[in-house]
Amino acid sequence: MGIDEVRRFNRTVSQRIGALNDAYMARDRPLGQARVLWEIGADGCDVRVLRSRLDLDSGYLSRLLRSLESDGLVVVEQNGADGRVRTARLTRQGLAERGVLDRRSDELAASMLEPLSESQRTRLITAMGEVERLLVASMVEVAVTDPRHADAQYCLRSYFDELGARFDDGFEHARSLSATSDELTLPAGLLLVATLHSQPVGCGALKFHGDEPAELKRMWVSADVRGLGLGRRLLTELEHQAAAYGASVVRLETNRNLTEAIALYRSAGYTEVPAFNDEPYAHHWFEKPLGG
Amino acid sequence: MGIDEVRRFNRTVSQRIGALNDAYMARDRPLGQARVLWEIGADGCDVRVLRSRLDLDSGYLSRLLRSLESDGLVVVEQNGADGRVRTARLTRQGLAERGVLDRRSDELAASMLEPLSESQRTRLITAMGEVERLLVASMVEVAVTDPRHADAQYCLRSYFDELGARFDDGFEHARSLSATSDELTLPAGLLLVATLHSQPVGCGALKFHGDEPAELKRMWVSADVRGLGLGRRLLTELEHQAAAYGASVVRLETNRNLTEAIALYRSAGYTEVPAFNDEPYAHHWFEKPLGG
DNA sequence: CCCATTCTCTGACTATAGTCAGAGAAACCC
DNA sequence: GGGTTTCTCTGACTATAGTCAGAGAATGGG
Repeated sequence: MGIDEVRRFNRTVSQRIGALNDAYMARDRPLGQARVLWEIGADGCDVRVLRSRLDLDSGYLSRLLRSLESDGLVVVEQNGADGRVRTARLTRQGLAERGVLDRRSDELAASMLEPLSESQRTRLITAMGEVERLLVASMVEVAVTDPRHADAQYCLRSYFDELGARFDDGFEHARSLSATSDELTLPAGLLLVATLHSQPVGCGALKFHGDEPAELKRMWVSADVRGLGLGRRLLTELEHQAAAYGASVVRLETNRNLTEAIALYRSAGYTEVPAFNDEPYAHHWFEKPLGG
Repeated sequence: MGIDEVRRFNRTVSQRIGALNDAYMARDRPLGQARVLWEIGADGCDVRVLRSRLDLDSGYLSRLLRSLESDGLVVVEQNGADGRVRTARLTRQGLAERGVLDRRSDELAASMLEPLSESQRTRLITAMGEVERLLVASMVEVAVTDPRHADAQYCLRSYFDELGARFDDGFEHARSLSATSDELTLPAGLLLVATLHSQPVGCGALKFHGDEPAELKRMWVSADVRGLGLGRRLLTELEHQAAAYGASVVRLETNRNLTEAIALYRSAGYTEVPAFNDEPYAHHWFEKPLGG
């Protein structure tokens, strides 16, 4: 269902965008160098970040930087905080050449719109926006993650920060019911973390209680990826995990201010039930049976 | 208007499709070889066609074929008709390896759909279809072409064939009003030919009469590119050309069976007028003033 | 039938991309 | 404060991509 259409799209798009884009980049400098020049950006960039973003061998990247340096486009200087890390920065000449690449990108985009009528342009841009958002959504990876992992910690911190900002009287960790790292580690429970380009962008957790309902906790989605359906995806995945670990019901509590979460739960088939715990910050309690 | 959105799209798509696609292709053979293997296809392919489709140097392509041949994936044999042309054909082993590439393309497509919900998939496929069609439309090139050129001849032949098939009593060239090659060559007139991937896919012509209305003739769009707005694009371009060569009115005659053409003329602002010539195959005469 | 053209191939290169091992300096972690 | 890890760099390679000139066979066009 849809594979052929996707492949047609992939073909057309590689031809019309992939190939031309590379050709434009490589016009007056090897593609590898041009990519590095572009990626450094106007504000400079740590070499280690370049390496991971472009997925280059450290020796190879070093050599690319050396050649850009000898052409006077880049300087690589000590980073203040950490003596091992070095930061690449564009010289005035480097900025100028990056500007040329920028203009070429504009030209490519313009050449795609130019032959089309006004109404076709509007349709193209709308459809591109839709494809782009959905492709980004499909690049998000969701994986069971140790709550002590840096990505997990970031998500949990962001989650608590958001609660503090949105609850009527703020949020104080100590007053709330617990969900320690141990409680969110198998076999007691688990934590899912969603990442986009290796950056954490969302999470959700489960606490298991044997045959008793599993508790859903710590649902958080970064504002950067709102609208990509990540909340629903995390929820679905958590339900699958709960079922796989033997729960036949999932339940959760939530605060009245988290309206989009409440809407999500309702639309995913959760029904409101009487309070099943004494979480002081909760106003609503939901549960859902995990049918076969 | 829209440049930034297009650039965002280009970036996301190069990352998610361009890069991965190449990586998949290159997994067990250099990218160059893999591309040739793919392009030869199940039915074989003339070497000259490979060269133009992949835009490769003839020496380089020859070497790539040699290495595929020595791996037992390809045979290059004499083409029957022309002793200079050689045809590459996949061996059984070559077909098998191409099958692997085919499966990888499927996997890539599937991996794009897999993380999405059912409704997101439907939206993605719809939007991809729209983008793909409009990108193809934007790849069509329209240029003033000598009517004696092979592409022009192909279009005119196709045009007459179509008239023969669609008119109530067929179409006989000799009975119709003329528009010879000379009449469709500047300064007497001109012919626009539309090409997609260097293949002719449509045409349209003008005959100039000084200050008098220019005559629009020979509008044809290949069935392969229907729905891409090419008819309207040719019409618009012809009107610009007519204006540029001093005409203030364009007029044309057409047959009642060419309903989509008639609809196009009406929607582009043409109004029906009394017969201004005695073209035996015409039922409707239209004209349009070229306002500044 | 001869001359120009087309098509493919080989030889002889250069340029780009990428890999791997190892070294030296700085920072981190008990 | 000593061992481990992180970060960057150099040296020494290999592999891939691509270019250019020219040769030889086949064809096409006067």
